[in-house]
Amino acid sequence: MRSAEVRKKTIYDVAEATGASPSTVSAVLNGSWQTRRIKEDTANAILEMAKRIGYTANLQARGLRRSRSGLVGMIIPMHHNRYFGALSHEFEQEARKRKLCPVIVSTLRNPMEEQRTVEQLVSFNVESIMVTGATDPDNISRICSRAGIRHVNVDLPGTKAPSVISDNYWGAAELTESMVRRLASAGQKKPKPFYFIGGVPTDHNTKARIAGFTDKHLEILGPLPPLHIRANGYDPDVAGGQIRELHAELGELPHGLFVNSTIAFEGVVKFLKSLPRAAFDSCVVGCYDWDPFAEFLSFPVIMARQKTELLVAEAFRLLDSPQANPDLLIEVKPELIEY
Amino acid sequence: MRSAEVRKKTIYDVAEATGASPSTVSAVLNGSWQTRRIKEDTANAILEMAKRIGYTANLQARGLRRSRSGLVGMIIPMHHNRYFGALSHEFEQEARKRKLCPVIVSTLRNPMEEQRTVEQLVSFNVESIMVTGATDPDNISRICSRAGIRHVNVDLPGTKAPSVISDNYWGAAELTESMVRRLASAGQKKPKPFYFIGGVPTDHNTKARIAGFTDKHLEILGPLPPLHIRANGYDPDVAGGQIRELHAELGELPHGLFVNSTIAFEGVVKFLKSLPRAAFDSCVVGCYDWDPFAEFLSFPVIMARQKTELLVAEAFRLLDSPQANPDLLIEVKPELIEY
DNA sequence: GTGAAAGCGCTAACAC
DNA sequence: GTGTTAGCGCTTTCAC
Repeated sequence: MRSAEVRKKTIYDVAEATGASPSTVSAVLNGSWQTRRIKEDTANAILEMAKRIGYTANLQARGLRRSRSGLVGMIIPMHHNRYFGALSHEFEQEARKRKLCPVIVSTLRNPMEEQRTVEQLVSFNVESIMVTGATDPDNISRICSRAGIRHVNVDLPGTKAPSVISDNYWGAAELTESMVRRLASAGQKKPKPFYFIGGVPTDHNTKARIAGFTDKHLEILGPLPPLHIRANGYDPDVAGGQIRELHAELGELPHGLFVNSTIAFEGVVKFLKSLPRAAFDSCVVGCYDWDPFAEFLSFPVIMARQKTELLVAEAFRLLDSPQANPDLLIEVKPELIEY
Repeated sequence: MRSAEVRKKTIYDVAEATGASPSTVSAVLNGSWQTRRIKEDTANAILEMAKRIGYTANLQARGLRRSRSGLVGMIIPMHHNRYFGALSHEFEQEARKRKLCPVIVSTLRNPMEEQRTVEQLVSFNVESIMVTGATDPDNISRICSRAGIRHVNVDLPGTKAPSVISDNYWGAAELTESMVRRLASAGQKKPKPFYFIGGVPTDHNTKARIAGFTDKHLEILGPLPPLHIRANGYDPDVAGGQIRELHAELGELPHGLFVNSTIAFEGVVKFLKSLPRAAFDSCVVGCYDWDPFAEFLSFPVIMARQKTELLVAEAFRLLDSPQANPDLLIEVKPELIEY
């Protein structure tokens, strides 16, 4: 690790070393050299010298001049989470395909941090921004719009920019249906009403999931009695307390337990894993969202996995297309994974 | 989402609008204005106007001028992994404290991608780079050094830049000891020799872990018979096959099973969870590395959790300090977590 | 086919 | 206390 005394080479260094002019060097070095019909010998000499003296482009200068940065930004709530990790991964792949450098920043669901971060990304002239799980998507849109920066919401929709989200209604209905089906194949043809745990009922996604769950339940199992929706937040401990309580109330597990989000599910699992395997003979557990740890549980679960590949692909499609309607809402169906 | 027609405001716009000069505006807007004893009125007027017309700094221009970018780079193998997610998280926190913008890029353990990415980070003039789990740390060092960019290796050491890694020897010994202790407290005072599964024996970390395991084993349980080290890679399925085989050989689980890495552990778990709880009465499982999913397993485990906070903090300390010896190797002790 | 020169938005001497 | 000016390294007309 030499200290920063080493001055980076510039096109002028290459120009001087080859005897060509800076503009020729520039043209050769950034590929824009078919337009300038440069002699192949000149080109080769420049390329070689650049390599020899260890030239690396200064992307800040290039960006300033061309007023584009080659950066593309993504805002996520946090890094240490399977779902957002998967989204980051996909984002990066798509960014790479476009020869852009991904800048993925987490804002910990902190509105101030969120705002500060967008402003920073804007200041770096990122070419576009993907906003996932923001607390205030429309505020972000406001900032981006002022700077003329294209952006999309992912996961959590906004009203001022096109959004790509999970098809929560469809997914919840599908998950519910498949829970019923599994119960039937286990011999339980006439199950008692299901329960829904986790999430906040005012939240856009939770609302849609409750609706999908409720409607499908009505359709195949009849109306849902009151108090069967217990969406009291995402906190694992709260969710854990909820299922413990429910188990005490009923003297057994319910026939169907729909858990909203893996976060809440973690709390639920802590209680469930203490139960004997037989407790699950007439209980099916479903979870909206997916985490690979489900594979290691001692009881079976059905999970709705959000297709992160598709979410991100659609989002990039919107960013690529010249005009995208702010009202546009694209819903991507999740897939069911049974363990 | 307005399209990019909106030209971003510059200090010249603010200067014109307030009647001040660009340099005054610049000084006010970047805080460097105590040195220039600017009148408070002028400053306020400028600040207000900047806000009113929606000025945002152009960090590319600033970076070019000051020849520093305000970016700090991190290279990780992948985003969708708990350990690297935790490292990213810590990295971001530390970057924020230093008012730097984190650029975290994954290279999927692909040497080409790794090289391309460092070069890109160098081109963006990042102030320093943290390299985690690189396939070829020294090649990265070479590139960074040519450009005079400070960097450290984390997790996997290199020889051309200071490194911060887990204290693998100590951690493995400690884990082994605590496995013996648990076995003792479960009534098994004279256990048969343990087994080691997972990892590649040529890999720096695996080597140190095997040494720690072997030495401690020798110390308290006597010498390790041949074939008790079965480090045949990180692949979960291979590791799963290994434990299945071992179980068949022995007719039961070994008294002690040391699994190297959560990746290999996943495969092991898939087999173990199929066993009745009683199978673990005289078997203790240890895993070097930690993943929260352990909490949800139906059998107990002891895990060695790498202290990501400390790893990253130490790494940043090295980056901050003016001269850091390339030979420096800082080892951070992991902590044991018992489930 | 190649070079000269202007300028992207900003900062930091250096004026006054 | 504030303005003028010269670049940072690059791209891109325009000239020859």
